[in-house]
Amino acid sequence: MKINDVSKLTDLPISTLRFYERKNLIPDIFLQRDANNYRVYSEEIVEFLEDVKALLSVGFSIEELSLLVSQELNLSYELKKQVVEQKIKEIEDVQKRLKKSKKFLHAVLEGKANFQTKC
Amino acid sequence: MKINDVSKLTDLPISTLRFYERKNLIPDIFLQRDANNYRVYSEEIVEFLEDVKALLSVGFSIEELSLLVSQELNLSYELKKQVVEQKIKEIEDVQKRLKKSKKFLHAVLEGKANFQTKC
DNA sequence: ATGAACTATAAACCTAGGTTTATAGCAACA
DNA sequence: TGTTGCTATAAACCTAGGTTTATAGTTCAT
Repeated sequence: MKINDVSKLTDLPISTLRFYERKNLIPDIFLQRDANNYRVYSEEIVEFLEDVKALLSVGFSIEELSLLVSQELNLSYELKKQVVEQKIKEIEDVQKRLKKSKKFLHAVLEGKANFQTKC
Repeated sequence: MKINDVSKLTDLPISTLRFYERKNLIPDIFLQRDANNYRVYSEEIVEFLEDVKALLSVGFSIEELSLLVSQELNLSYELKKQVVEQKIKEIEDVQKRLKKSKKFLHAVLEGKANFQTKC
């Protein structure tokens, strides 16, 4: 697949795909170059990018993620495990906060929130 | 309470509290001024700011939130309801994405993710 | 074989969300 | 009463995450 195909399948602008690559977010295994130096992506890149989008959307940074998927660094299994467990913990925290936030929003709606009493 | 107290209780830098205020994120009901023009916060600001932190941390923008809590705009109940229901839907989407993301991270850990096969 | 549509890189640009700096007015205790 | 520590504002500054622009090479349908 060429970059335009990936862009269409993932809804990510071409400029963003190139940007992520510069940030080392795209493992080499998903990405080769052809004779003209055009990017050639494997099919699996699509699912990978969907995961990346999900994680970015809930507050993870490009740097965190690129560290996690980096091959160059060749993190030991133990270190990687540590990092991933940490991430999962963070996600669980976010989920807890979201539950509270939903309550907050419902309170806003019901006019029960403190700052609403004046209205 | 003065700004330093709020800062300590919420773990938000004083500069951030002033910044949020400039962005209309702090309803007047939580915030008055004393004779010297010093900010005086009500106790409830702390819980309010915890909710704000939670929502910001999962991808909501200051502008979205300030619109939601704004008094000036005086949104009709129906409109506010619409906005809040929309937000809650977004939160539920985020929660779904998080579930998928946890699976992804576990796959990374198990070495089952595609981009790991080369290692 | 040529023009429209694709690909590439590098560098400049933009926005959101803060933080820092400069300058000045109160406070509170020794 | 001074000096240490709070408070204030305005403006400059910073970083992450992209996007746009300028310039140039490739491909494909007619």
